Amino acid sequence: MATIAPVPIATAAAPGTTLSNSGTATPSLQGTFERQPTEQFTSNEVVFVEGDPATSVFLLSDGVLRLCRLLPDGRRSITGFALPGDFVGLSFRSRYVYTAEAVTRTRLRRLYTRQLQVVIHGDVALQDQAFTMICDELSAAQDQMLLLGRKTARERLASFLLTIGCKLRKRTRPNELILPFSRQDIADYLGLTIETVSRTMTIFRKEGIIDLPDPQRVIIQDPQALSHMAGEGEQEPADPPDIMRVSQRAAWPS
Amino acid sequence: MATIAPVPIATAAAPGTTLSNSGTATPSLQGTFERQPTEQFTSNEVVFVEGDPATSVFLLSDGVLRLCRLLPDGRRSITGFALPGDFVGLSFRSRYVYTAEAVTRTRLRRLYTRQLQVVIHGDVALQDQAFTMICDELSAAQDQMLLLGRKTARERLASFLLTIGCKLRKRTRPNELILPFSRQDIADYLGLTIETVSRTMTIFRKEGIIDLPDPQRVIIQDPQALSHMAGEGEQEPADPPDIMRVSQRAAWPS
DNA sequence: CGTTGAATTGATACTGGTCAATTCTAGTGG
DNA sequence: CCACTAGAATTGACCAGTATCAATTCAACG
Repeated sequence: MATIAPVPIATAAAPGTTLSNSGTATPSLQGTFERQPTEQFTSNEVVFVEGDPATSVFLLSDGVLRLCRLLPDGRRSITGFALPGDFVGLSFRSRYVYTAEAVTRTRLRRLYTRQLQVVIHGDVALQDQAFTMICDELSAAQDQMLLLGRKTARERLASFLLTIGCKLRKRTRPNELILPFSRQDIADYLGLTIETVSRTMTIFRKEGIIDLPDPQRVIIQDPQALSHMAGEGEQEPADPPDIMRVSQRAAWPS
Repeated sequence: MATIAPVPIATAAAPGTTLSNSGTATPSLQGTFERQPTEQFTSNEVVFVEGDPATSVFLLSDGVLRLCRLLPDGRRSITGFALPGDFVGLSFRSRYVYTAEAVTRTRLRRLYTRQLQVVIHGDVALQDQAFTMICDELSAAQDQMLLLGRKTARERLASFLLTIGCKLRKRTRPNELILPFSRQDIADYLGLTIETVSRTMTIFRKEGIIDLPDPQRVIIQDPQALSHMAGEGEQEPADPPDIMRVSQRAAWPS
């Protein structure tokens, strides 16, 4: 939509964006998409590839996508997962900046960028919606940077289970999650290896923090312990943070 | 600006944004700011803190800022640096999502969010500009996630020197950079420790890739080696990437 | 000069990675 | 219905890359 009016449709670099509709309803943008036919993608099918011309934006109506970037030697980073209701591929440049692949069987509604431009142009409410969503996305990206740069494997997995738990826990029992992703997906999302993810899961199980009836099913038995481990006071911080160490680093000599 | 019209000015979570004016001129938004008086900040002074009500957006006219997030125990992640011409603190929510501190003596122009709303409202060109900038920001964030999740210390530092080199190398000789940041800043940006940053610098120096007349001054002697090490084919990829390993991971069984 | 904080360097520890073997599960076909 | 197979996940043994802790050098500044 930045692309709406006077945008260089053929510039050098190139983004692509996932927009989570965070809680509050976003009827207008979604309404626009809901007039489009749905397209099906099977597990592991590619929706678009990093570097492709960004011709379309998608609304994920069903299933899960992974959004990833690759290093030339094959190392992979998953920058995020898209869940039903999320917008994917919103690009304000000419090319997608990441690859989107179906994790599960998936249904998407496609809107060509040019159509979207027309729809959004002039509708301030839609623009606001898009702005807010991108900002949330950016905020999530910064959380992830903190996780990747400064958290241990235990902390990363704890954060992951809590965060993804919130998003995924729609139709399951309160503390049960069904992870649609493979261990490799989780590893690439958390900057770890499958072995470390697996081991850490096992440790959590042995500590009684979670139960693992099978690899895809996680039952959170001690959410307190998880959120405490995840850092960031995501829930009630049982004991106050170590003020000494905080101020030692947070309070720069002015 | 998403905040322009019907935005919940008092919601729960909260972002804040840095916008780099990527290359091409962005006269309109900047013009708006240039009517504002400049405010000075001294080295290490705090501009705003994560969680503060996001009342203002800033245009950095001189100096360097670091944008950081903290874990309750004091671990710090620098999500980005802001350079002259960058917009900082653009928030589409009610609160800033990160802390902004001056790295050097700094001059900022402040625009209150409400003013900005008025200015941007109705000006499609400005909106497009903002959209594009946020998208670039998001793209950079994803690059950083790849770096933090999947690159080695050597690769991280190589990427850093090249990236920051491009942005900083304005008025210095072609391959000389003057880093305004401390080793701690660099470490917190790259998800490393000061010691590792320091050691890796020394290694690069001993390998003849860079010269270090003094800690702040880096002379890049072998940019090829750096860009090769940084991965991502940032410059001409001397030898073609190892196709075998790429396809092994990139090509999912469909 | 002496002091102070930053950067460098060194010695050692430990987290998480690598390599490899084993288990588990879901399909598949006899 | 039951081996067989293939891919995923788990587990184990070992190793490497960084972190940690500590000492030293360096430079700016009073």
